[in-house]
Amino acid sequence: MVVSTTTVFDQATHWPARFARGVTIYDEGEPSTTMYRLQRGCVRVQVNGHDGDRQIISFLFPGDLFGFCLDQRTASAEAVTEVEVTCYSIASVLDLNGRTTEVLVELVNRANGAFGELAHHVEKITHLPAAERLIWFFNWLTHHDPEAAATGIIRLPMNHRDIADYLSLKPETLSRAFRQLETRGYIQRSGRRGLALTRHALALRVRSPEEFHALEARPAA
Amino acid sequence: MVVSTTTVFDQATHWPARFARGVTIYDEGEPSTTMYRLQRGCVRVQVNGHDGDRQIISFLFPGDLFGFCLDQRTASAEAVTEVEVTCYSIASVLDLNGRTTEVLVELVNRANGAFGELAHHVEKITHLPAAERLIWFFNWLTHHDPEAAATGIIRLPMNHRDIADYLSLKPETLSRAFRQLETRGYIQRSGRRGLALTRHALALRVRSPEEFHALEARPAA
DNA sequence: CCATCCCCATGACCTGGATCAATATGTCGG
DNA sequence: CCGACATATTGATCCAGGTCATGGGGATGG
Repeated sequence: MVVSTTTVFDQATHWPARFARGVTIYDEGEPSTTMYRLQRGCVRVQVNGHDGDRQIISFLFPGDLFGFCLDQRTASAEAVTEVEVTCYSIASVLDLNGRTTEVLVELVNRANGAFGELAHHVEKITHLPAAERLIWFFNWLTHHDPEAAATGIIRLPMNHRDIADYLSLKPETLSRAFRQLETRGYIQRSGRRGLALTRHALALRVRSPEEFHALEARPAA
Repeated sequence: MVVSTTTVFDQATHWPARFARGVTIYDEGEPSTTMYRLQRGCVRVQVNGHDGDRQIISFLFPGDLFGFCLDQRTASAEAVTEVEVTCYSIASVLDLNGRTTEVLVELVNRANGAFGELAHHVEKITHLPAAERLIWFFNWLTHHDPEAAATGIIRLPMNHRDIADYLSLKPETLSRAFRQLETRGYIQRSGRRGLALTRHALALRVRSPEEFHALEARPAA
């Protein structure tokens, strides 16, 4: 997914804001009066179960627009890192003289895009084993981070618990999946938050799971 | 979710159509030129994995609007039963003299609504055990079917394989979950497609999983 | 700069759901 | 109405991932 360069929204009333690490930006069920563009940092969108359980729906990166419900929040958003955003008044976005249609079409497309991405996310986490979910996550991350795409080096902005809740795994299982990929030579880790995809893993990107399994059968040196 | 009574769309170019059981209405990736309102029957929206795997995202019932992407299909839609729909030209929907804003706001809301519902669907299927997923499905169905809501009797339009793919279970596991709920007195079955929620199960609707587990500990007679 | 606390790693074990296999039971076309 | 095929049920066994427990290491904030 490519970072948007659209500026239509900037014709609406807008102002900057910051959120500290871990802070809730909005909660499910709240009335929706503001939408956001992420300028710096990382945000998670999530659904909280009755018990403490949490499903992370999506991570957002600089350039991403979020919170564009018109009535009521359907999920929560929290700052993964310290975050800088631009806030847009939804009321004023819906009243952009002459360009309202353009803005609304953009919102329909973004909402449908988010739906489609989530649909595929579900398909993955319900059908892939732990290690493959993780590889899929790395590839997804790479598509959102130009630097990672260029260098193959990923700096994870979130902790393992967040990744686990995104992939619907427990932290222990995630940890073992990391180790597995490292042992097999798909990734190299540096510290807790840094990793590089090896050419091995890069090759996997465009491959089918059948081929992935074949590769598993003959692990790298 | 309540059946919509909005008629704004009917001012756009529209025509009726039918699809036989099992037929694909549209496929992921296709250009999006038409949207639909379901008049009769049941439709499934799904994502197909590379291998034969399938994740059903949502079932649609009479009154539901679907296929309102503006550019490209992000998922597939198939007829679960024989189906009657009204088709609307998307181009003409986007060109309703004077009411375009109204229509677009409606589409944004529906797209966000679908996103929110899917987000909660994911949270359920990743956190609940098989039997509770099934109860949750019954309750969801009930909310979409006024007759079921009134009588507590559900006529399932889809087969077990579809339900399994919706709840992310294998048919064998689903079958055991059915049996479990029947044995415990939460449901009574009549034939393969008919079932009634007992007062036991009705009570569960508004309950927390903690209470559900407590009830499991002392099963009904 | 240091102490504390969260976060991550790893081992041992358990379990819910998947898988494999064998029947039943509907359902639909003829 | 009947035969054949698809769809459900049920049992036996397996295994990926969850759970529980413990120890080590880095980030963080005072």
